[in-house]
Amino acid sequence: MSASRKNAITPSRSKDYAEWYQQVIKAADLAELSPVRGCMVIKPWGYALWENIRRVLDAMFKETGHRNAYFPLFIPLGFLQKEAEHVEGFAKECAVVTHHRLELDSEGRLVPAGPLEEPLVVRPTSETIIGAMFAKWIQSYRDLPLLLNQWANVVRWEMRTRMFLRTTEFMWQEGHTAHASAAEAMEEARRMLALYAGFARDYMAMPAIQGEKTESERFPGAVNTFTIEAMMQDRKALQAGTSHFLGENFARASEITFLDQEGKRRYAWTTSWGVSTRLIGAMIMTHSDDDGLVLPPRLAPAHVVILPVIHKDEVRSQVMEYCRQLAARLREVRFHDVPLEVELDTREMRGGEKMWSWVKKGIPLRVEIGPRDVAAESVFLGRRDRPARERESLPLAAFIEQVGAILDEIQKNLYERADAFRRRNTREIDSYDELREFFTPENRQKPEIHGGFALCHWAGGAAEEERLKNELGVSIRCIPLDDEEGEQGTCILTGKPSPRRVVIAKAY
RNA sequence: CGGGGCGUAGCGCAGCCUGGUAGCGCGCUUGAAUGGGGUUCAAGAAGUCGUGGGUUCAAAUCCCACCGCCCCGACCA
Repeated sequence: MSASRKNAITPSRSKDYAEWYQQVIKAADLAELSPVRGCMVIKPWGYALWENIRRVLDAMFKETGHRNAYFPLFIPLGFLQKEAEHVEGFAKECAVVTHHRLELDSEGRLVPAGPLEEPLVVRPTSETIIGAMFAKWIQSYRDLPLLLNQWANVVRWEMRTRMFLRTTEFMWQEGHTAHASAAEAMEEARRMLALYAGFARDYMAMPAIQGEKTESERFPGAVNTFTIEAMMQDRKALQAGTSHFLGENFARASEITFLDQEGKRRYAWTTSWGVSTRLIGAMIMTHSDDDGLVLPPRLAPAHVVILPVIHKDEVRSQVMEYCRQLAARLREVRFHDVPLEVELDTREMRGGEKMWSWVKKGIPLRVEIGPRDVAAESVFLGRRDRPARERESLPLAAFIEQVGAILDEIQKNLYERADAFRRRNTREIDSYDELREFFTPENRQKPEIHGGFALCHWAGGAAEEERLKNELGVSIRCIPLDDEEGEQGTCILTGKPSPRRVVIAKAY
């Protein structure tokens, strides 16, 4: 194989997708596994992504009337018990604090001491503790709606973890709201779902289907669970965000009541909704290629890297000065109201290695500056949405003028590429045989990338869903919201009439 | 929690079966060549061989116990 055809990431996506994913994270220096089981360390390049996600979403939440607050990490064990389904859903994955002190034993080892009267659970989610506070704060219909959000870390003791997609501890935001009517709460749940879908589309350049979960996939304790489902490049579905209409369930559990205009005591209607650091995993698996991470410009920690090309000491100061000026001028450019983030990479290392390190980090634009560019007042530009070796010379002034437009074009290209991929791998399927064929790899020992989203008529229940899972390893990802009118059809499993199609896929 | 595997330099591994001076690749440090690309050469630093016990003149190697991690199943943002 010639050097010019070498890719930066081994193995390739098609060779071993799961391993490719790990290698992309490593090569981009986003995160690494920590000494703590199932927990990762998010490194600066990865954390900056989260900070950008957070900055944008936080502004969107505030625009829709929400305020931030912070609730405790610890939840009294008894709180979790208040909502029956909630307990059942989370009990198996709770980290429990049972002691509040360490002592040295006779052999000099630290051992827990000072048992707690009531153990504390490290929050897997905060409905119960927030509900307890809502109960105090809400007395009158005038206190409603109460629209809060919390940025926090939570812990779920999962069996198997994967960086960003499922870690024992993860960061997220959880919105919690209380309303005077069911309709208003439902509207809130749907509004926040749409907000997530818009964020995925406009910032992550990731198409996502808005839909509702079936009963068996519902959040424990919710009346309705809504989801945005995105297709990864291995054609599996990833739940990228959720929004729940909780009905009166948590209000009853936590005694969140208010007096309405007629002076009648009523339970509040609550919602909760969240996205997590999983979004970073979603972004990686939506856009990255066999040369590593590809970042959508609107969330990239840096937009442009300037790579000085210096191979003679005589040109050093001249090239560096040109680079510094270029950096300064670029930093004055605003990209969607945010100043351009510009890196000037002055590390003493070989140019090729340096360039590839930025390709692997997914930075949208690379600008190489050598004596030739200085002389010609130009820049040598590489874009991450094009092959790494494909670069073009551009007059300096034109580049500065167009840089925002170029970034927008990259953003658009990434979205369109992802959307085309999703369409290409989405199929309407009307027989169980075809569904089986769709989800059966040719090589059973080492399955190749196959399947995708199957749109099928469905009128089954939990038992039929169980059958799908057992026989084909797939599940109903959601009942899409966007084609409410739908077309009448026949359920693929039961043969019963069905008012609309559902999305069936393998899932993370 | 059931089944399998692995712990040896920062990372990835060989050595163990058949006990006898601690090895390789990458990375790191230094020097040189190269210079619009992931390069090459040379020199160097770095290891209580997971922990504890046993067998032995001698243990990374054989035996026992423990600890940790990874993979495969049931659970999940």
